[in-house]
Amino acid sequence: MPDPPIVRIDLGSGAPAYAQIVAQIRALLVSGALEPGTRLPTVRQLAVDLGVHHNTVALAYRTLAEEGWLELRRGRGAVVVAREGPRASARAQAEFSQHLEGLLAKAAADGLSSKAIAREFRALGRKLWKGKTS
Amino acid sequence: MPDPPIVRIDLGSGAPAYAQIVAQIRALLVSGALEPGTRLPTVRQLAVDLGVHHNTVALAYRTLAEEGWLELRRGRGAVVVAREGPRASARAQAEFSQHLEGLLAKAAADGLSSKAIAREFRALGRKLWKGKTS
DNA sequence: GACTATTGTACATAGACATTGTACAAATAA
DNA sequence: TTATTTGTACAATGTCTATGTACAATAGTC
Repeated sequence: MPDPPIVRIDLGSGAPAYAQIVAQIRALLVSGALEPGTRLPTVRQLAVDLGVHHNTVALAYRTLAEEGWLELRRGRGAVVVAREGPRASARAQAEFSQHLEGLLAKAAADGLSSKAIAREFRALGRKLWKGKTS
Repeated sequence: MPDPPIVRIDLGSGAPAYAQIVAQIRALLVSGALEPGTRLPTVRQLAVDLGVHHNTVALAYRTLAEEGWLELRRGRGAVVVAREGPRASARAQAEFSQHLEGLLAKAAADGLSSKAIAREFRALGRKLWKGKTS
């Protein structure tokens, strides 16, 4: 049977489709599930899998390429490349804090307990930093 | 001297102004910094403080009112009301997990260490659940 | 009670953003 | 060379954001 798509987006979730694709693939890259050398599905293939236009996938790939995760070439496809991450900027730190506070407050407002939230945080930490310490 | 505005938004941060206002006031509500009975600034007053149109603030207030945090009435203003939070839905849980994973991956990609991320998480937890256990 | 000021709301407009349709350019395969 | 595959460019369309302006409801003043 065909492989399942590497990402699964939720149209009608409010978030733009291309942003969902970026976020999910970035998570796979950070966790190491996608290693340098790996070839991603073509923009058309993934577009069909997700039910969106191939230009939408292309925009997502381009965003990741600008972050240094991918190399894109016509006729070849999208390949994961080795990447030296930037050093944490004050700007990045501040944005993270801002967004995290908003997200936690939203979760609490939606009825999630602080315990459930902490549990999810730990679970995702294990998923994203499998073994790594930094 | 005049009170500082209760929120501070960052135009040109990508995030819509009204969403930033919603997120920040929601955080104040969740933490208990804004208690039932408290009167918020008028839409026009806050709009001037933030440098946006009053309809933008009005949209933010309406969003919070629909979540049950505020009561809005013409001529009177916006008042914080007691609110029974909903029970956590599977949908809310899934959305939180999704968004948190994206946010953590983005932070890691921007160079933040897992330690710095965990530290920020704990700090915000203390801020939002001052004493409360649930 | 009449009048004015205050405050949230409704709605049309302008601009930015997201997605798509279509055509093109570069690399590969036959 | 020729056909196919794959990413890219660009215009068109629809939706979302922010604003300008006018209106409706409440409070305050005399």
